[in-house]
Amino acid sequence: MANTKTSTMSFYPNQDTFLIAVDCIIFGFKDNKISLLAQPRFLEPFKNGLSLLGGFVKENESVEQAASSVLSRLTGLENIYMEQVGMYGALERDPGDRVVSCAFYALIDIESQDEQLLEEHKAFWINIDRANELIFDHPRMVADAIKLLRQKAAIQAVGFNLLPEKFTLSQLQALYEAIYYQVFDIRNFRKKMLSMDFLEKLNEMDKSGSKKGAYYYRFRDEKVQNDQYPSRF
Amino acid sequence: MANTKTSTMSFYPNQDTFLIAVDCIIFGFKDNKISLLAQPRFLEPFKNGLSLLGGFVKENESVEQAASSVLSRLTGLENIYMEQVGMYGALERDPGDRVVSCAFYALIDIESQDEQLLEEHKAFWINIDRANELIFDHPRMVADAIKLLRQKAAIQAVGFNLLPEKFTLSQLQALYEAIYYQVFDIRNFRKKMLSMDFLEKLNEMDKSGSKKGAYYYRFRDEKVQNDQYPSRF
DNA sequence: ACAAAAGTGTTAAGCATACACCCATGG
DNA sequence: CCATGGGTGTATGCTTAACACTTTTGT
Repeated sequence: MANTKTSTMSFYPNQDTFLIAVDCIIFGFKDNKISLLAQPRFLEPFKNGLSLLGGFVKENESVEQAASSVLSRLTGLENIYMEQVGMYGALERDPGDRVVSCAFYALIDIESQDEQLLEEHKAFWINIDRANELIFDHPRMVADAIKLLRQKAAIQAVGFNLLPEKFTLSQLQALYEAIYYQVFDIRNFRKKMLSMDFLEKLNEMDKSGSKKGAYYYRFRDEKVQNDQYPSRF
Repeated sequence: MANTKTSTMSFYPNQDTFLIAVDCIIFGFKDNKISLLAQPRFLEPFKNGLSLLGGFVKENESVEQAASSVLSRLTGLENIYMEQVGMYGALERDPGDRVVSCAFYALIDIESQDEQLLEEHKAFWINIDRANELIFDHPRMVADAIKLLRQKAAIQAVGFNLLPEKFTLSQLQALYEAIYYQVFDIRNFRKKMLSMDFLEKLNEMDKSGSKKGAYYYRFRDEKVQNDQYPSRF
């Protein structure tokens, strides 16, 4: 506990202070699988262990800013949808030192991100089923993030952040099947998706996936859904 | 920023450290309204302002422990259902000093709690519609907590934490109406509640609310619900 | 006898589910 | 011409939502 200091000249003297980290679960969608960015840890403890992308919060930035800057440093992307997963504050979560961490998840289009930057930071995509190889309590963070993502996807058009701007309904279905880890009936899926009016059909086809070709769709972002709860009584 | 120190002898040298607070949104149910515990703030800034119950995290406790100890110090209750609301880390959220706060909400039976202790700490119950009188970002924390509570109550038998061990269906309905801030049809409500088999009907009646008397019910705690998502396709 | 809360059932509409075949095209 | 993925409609059961009257009993 070497770096748990005590505050002095302050409104709140004689209180302990802590290192605060942010850890980012950066989801992408590739080969019909949900993946996330990981990185070999570059210092002890667990040097070279598989780690989420993170960093320490600095004095002059908010916790959210710290998370965004991790994300943009690693992917080159700005203004990405991020959501707080929660705070992880167990005593021994980091055997190196007492560190309290705040986890965020982000959804990015895997294609629009900067390969170069990833390589510079030795970061790479791993499949979510490898999340339990991560160090510290990172596996738990990922599990919590997936839970939130599923909840969110059930009521909001969240998945569009993970796809390129133009996508086919088959891609969209594959994405939802990856998120929920289950298969959906193609007719029911399309019916439901089209009945919510998120989607705009384009006059353009993707001929890469089939001979016949599939129409591209695009997300109407005017149609951002409000929060809602499942109906009850 | 007087107490933002820098770590020294550590695995993570030269990093900034922070004060970490916990703030507890302690919900109770009284007079058919959801209320929460508040307290006049006892130091500057905002001395005497209306504040959530909170405290600083200490070196030798987890963040969760810090929250539980705030709760038990103020109410005398142990082993109470608490859930993390989130971390609040904006730069200027506390004008006194840089403090990062983690909010939790708890549900307690207002009757089972220690009046004495509340008075000692000058804590008192306020109606949730007064939450916007709270200082700092506490109004936002309360709003976020209510949102979580609503989500939770839609899929889990969460409300029982707020009622005495024995309660009538009318009380239960009043509770749900307070949580969701809307009225439910009495027949539909009872039908649905009884169809989930949370409830055990007792052979005892409450004669205080009516001439006829109403049966008491009790929560079967074997029947704790698992997490689930709204159905989709 | 009446006021006040407790308790009870049915119907209609909407939503989720299950299910199978034709289409267009490149090779 | 055929293999591959794209695209479509209907019937059934379940859940929700809307709705009004009877029961009990203390005063």
